[in-house]
Amino acid sequence: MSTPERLIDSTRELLWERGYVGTSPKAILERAGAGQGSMYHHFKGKPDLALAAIRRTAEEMRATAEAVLDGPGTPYERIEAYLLRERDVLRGCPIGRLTMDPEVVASSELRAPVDQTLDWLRERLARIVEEGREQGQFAASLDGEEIAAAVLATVQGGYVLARASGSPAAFDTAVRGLLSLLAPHENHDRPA
Amino acid sequence: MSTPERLIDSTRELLWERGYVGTSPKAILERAGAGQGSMYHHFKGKPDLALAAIRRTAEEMRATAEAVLDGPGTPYERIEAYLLRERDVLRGCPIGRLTMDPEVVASSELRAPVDQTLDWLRERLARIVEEGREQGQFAASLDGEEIAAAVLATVQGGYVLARASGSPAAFDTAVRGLLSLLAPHENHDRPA
DNA sequence: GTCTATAGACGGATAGAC
DNA sequence: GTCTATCCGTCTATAGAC
Repeated sequence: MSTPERLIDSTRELLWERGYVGTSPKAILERAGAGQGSMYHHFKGKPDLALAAIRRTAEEMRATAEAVLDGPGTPYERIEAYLLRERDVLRGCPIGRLTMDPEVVASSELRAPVDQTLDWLRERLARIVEEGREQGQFAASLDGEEIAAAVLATVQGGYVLARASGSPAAFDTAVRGLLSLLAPHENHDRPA
Repeated sequence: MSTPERLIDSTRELLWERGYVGTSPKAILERAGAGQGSMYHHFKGKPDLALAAIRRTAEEMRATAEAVLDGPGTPYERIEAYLLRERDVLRGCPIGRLTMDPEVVASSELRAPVDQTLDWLRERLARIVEEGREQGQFAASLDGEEIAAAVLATVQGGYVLARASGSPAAFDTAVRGLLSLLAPHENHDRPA
């Protein structure tokens, strides 16, 4: 792998583990096995390298999610598959965790890929919910955007609960709770 | 206010804004208007001061939540009140954000108050859900612990979505979505 | 109790040799 | 392209005067 690639990879790992403020160029270089000169030759500095790393992570996450969301099954089943897909729960979300970083949030450049990724996910989920609503799988009273946001929030918040307790169990519990609320019943379209 | 109190307050603010790794003793001292000597006289060091600050924040959050959760209303209304209570959404959760901090998670001492606070909230919410289930306000098929975790996760994840987009709207959307799923219908106890 | 002085390591970046 | 040397400021903590 080329040196710039190794630098981006090391940065991605460290951003995931320690966030932007917690990651130093020195740590990146050590992990990548490169010297200072290499980094400043290929990148303008820490923010520039972080931007490349965040964009890469965002692309990858989007591709992973797309594979599940475009998969087979009813709308409910696809949302279920998204929620139950294997995750390294205790590591948290490599994109979501960046929203807790003051310097990422303060920089519109660094925040943009984070925002776009979560926004894309929300729209994608919202369309699936609408689809399920048209098919009568979900209650007509539900709103696609709202359910999509709740699904995404449950995932992001599930990571918080899991990391607080030091166990992935809390994530799974929250997801099961949401799924039990979302589960299709026989007569959603019954008149109130 | 005494010097130790001012130090704790400054630390609480900075932990909320920048997290543990992003907060330096120097910044704390500047905000508190104190010198190095004061801080190391009253506290053993940065971890010790942070622990005092986190404990204080945890206590306060618990008291705030308790006021809403022990308030009047049906179980659904109390959960609704908790979800809709006024929040400084873009600042995030002063307790939840600490779970994204590598040094907080790595220290069982610093993590303990975070874990305990979220755990307490979950149990408190779970009991309210169970209560609503017994009263027939919630479907018998729902699990108190699971719904409680989903409620908490929606809040924590709502902060993530809001901070990503730079607007509190996403938080509100997620909360509305969850409430629409949780809203009492007329016939939950109807046989499937 | 609070202050200043000092310490050694690290943060982020530049310069210039090879 | 990559390396080492160097820079100035900050990080966390200790020492010791007042």
